[in-house]
Amino acid sequence: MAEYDPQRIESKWQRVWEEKGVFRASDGDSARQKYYVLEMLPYPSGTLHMGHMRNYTIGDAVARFKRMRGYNVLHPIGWDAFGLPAENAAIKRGIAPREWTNANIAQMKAVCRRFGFSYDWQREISTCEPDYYRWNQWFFLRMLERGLAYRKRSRVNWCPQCQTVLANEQVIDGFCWQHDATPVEAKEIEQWFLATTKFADDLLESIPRLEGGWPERVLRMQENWIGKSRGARVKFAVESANTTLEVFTTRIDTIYGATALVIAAGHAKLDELLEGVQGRAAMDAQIKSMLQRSTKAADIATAEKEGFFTGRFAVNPFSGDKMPIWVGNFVLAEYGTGAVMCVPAHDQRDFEFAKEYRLAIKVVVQPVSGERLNAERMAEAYTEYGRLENSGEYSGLGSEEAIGKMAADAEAGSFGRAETTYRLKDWGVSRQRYWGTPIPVVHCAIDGIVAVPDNELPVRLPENVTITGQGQSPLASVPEWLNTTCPKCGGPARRETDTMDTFVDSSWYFYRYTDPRNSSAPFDKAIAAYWFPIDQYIGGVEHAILHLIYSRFFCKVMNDLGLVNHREPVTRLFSQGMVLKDGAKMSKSKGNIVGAIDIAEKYGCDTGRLYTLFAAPPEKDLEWSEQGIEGSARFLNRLFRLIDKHGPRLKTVASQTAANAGAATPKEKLLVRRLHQTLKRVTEDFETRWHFNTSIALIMEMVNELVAQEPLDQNVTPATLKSVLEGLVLMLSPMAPHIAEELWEMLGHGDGVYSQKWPRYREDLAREEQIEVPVQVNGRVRARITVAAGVAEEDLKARAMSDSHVGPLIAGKQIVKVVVVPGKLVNVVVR
RNA sequence: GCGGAAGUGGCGGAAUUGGCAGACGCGCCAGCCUUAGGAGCUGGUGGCCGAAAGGCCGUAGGGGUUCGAGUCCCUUCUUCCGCACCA
Repeated sequence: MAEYDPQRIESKWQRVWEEKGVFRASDGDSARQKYYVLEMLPYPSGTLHMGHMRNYTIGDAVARFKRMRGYNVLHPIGWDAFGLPAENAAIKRGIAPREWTNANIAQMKAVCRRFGFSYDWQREISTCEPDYYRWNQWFFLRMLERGLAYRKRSRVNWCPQCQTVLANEQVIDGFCWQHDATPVEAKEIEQWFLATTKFADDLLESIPRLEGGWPERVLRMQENWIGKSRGARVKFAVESANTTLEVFTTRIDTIYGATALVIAAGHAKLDELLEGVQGRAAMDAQIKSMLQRSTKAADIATAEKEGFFTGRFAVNPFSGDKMPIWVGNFVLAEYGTGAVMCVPAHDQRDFEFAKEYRLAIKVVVQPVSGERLNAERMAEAYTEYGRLENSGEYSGLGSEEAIGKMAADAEAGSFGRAETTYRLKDWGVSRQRYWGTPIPVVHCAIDGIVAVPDNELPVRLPENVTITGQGQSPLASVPEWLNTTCPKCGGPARRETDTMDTFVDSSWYFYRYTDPRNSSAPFDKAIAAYWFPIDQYIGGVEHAILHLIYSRFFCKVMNDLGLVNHREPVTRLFSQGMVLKDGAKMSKSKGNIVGAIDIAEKYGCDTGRLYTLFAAPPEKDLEWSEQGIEGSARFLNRLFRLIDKHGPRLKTVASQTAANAGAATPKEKLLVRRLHQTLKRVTEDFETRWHFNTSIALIMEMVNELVAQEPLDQNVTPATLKSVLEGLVLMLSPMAPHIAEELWEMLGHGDGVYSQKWPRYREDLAREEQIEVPVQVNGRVRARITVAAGVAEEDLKARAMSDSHVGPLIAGKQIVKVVVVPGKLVNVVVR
């Protein structure tokens, strides 16, 4: 009698896999179909918790399943090693970012190995290594050459106390994370941008091609993020000034209802407008205060509506109305034209602004049906389309028609035109930080901004830099690094001290896995062409927008560069749910972590894997339960005991199904049928739905059935029993691979599960002979009848009507209809 | 605020195509076994009425479509996630 000892079994089989190199992918293998399955690369925060493990366990189950199905599987892992937390550690604990990061990587790698994930470790990458980030720089230079990388002024969060730029994360309720009495200000500085908006249409138009392979919700979120909106620009003349203000609107049909113009505090023409107006000083103070607030979108959107009248007026080009010009905090300088027409009756934000500042509300669109709107009685804006009124020659038109006609008339009158805008902004990649990829340009007094030549890459990050979290960018304080010569004129120059957003690293890393040690190119085109596109990408829904849009953008740029032959990197995306503890996302900062290593030590990693797959379908959030995992541990113990009990006498027997053996006993038929029914549904779950929780439930039911059929040494031949147990073990193996290997060996096999094929499902062996069919009367179940599986519709109907429970209920009633769903149900409708 | 999801027993969840609501697991209850253990085994477990047979109610709330709705439609509510410098 052996005991299930997960620690012993797990290290034993991990050693075997490692020695035999069974998880190595083979580049360009044309004999097998390739399958590239990838989990999003982790940030090495130091702790791997069960939230991470869920992600990798899903990917690993799929990778192992696909190998059993005969695919050449690429399943790599690496580290997203640059980023803010390493600098925070340096500030708080005086550890060098590289040292901290590498220590974390070593720790996390040990955990990944402890869990036995089937990674091809030979392809491991770490983005903070020069041989990786060198290619970030290379890509940046290619974009610079094509005008896709450029500089412009933009606003950042600034802590006046630290004298440094803050990340959004470091802004807490409008205050600096280090100084909770110091309000964060906004400051405008020159930064590098990548022109993602040049690909806005491309990114949007490819979305239909991702349909089916990507989660619906991710595609909808991306569409909204790109935010294409068709509308119109309209020019308003400013009264007694030789200038105009342009607004962007999607609802030009409501323009007769505009009762003000509202412009952003950061609008370029604001200075000019305020020239010589009364009370200028007070206005400047208000503008300054509006501009100084946090740059977070959510902060801006939820702020109280605030504004002031500039003292100037504009003229509505359609109605000729004179409209006050206001400055408002809800108008964004970066979106559209930085100015809006304020139509309180037909836009909710305008409505609120008008209520606050007592601006006129003028109804110009009436609902096509229902109660007429009355400006005095409105409690909220009417934003639907409708029929125009009080709109001059356009009165009576429907909104849709009016939008087309008014845009065309604006264009004819040279005071506007139809236009499409996007909500998507260019990607700001500059970071005034140390622990990131140096942007490979120099600033020369003579030649301006000059690219570092390819053959001088990588521009290495200097080591031994003191990180204080205060003052200017840390790189500016390293003179021997900062001061260099201009590649063009040879004169003195200064290096760019901004580093890149770490999203750059993660936008193309999956290509590097195909050819991770290449020192002359980011990757070999032919090898990447073999593996790409990624067949299955798996990650958290929190990456639904940024990472995945940036990755798609990079792919399109790489396609234009001729590096890849496709324009979308990922065929199928799976967004797994979060792992929650006490109702909140597991995270180090909240302190609600269930450490992966603790689980492995307490229960073994197979139990940890099984539980994360069993507790919820993978796309849903999972609430961690310490009691729940006990159930998974019990199940594996139970299975181990079952096979330990029967294994010894089956070891030397050749397996054979009952059907192949000829005369089968009812018990054999039952067991074989149960195996094939389970196999059918588990295979389907793996191929299509990925509902591992139901797969495991089915396997549990099968084990329960086997135990219920004890004694299994009676009325079952050892050959049949062995085949049933083998099927069971193979089905479980992608999810709990170590115990599966052990059980496989206990059944007498010298070769590993890792070299086995997925068992073949046979319809004829799965078929039931008898089925139970519920019979309803007026939609309520009144009886259940047992009939032969292939029973004819008429016979089923007759059996149902004559059933002893059903008969009395329908006797003497008028039978309206009888619904027969073959094999499913009978419903007798009576009156 | 904008955008995206999700609401089913005491709990995690199942019901794949509109067809038996609650599979499987946790917890709980009762019993068995025992070298007394947080082990194993057997049975029970949505609510209400009933001795039972059985009946009625029940998938966040309200309304609708249908022979039939957890599933489809309308509407209200609640919770969670993202919002561009966290990764």
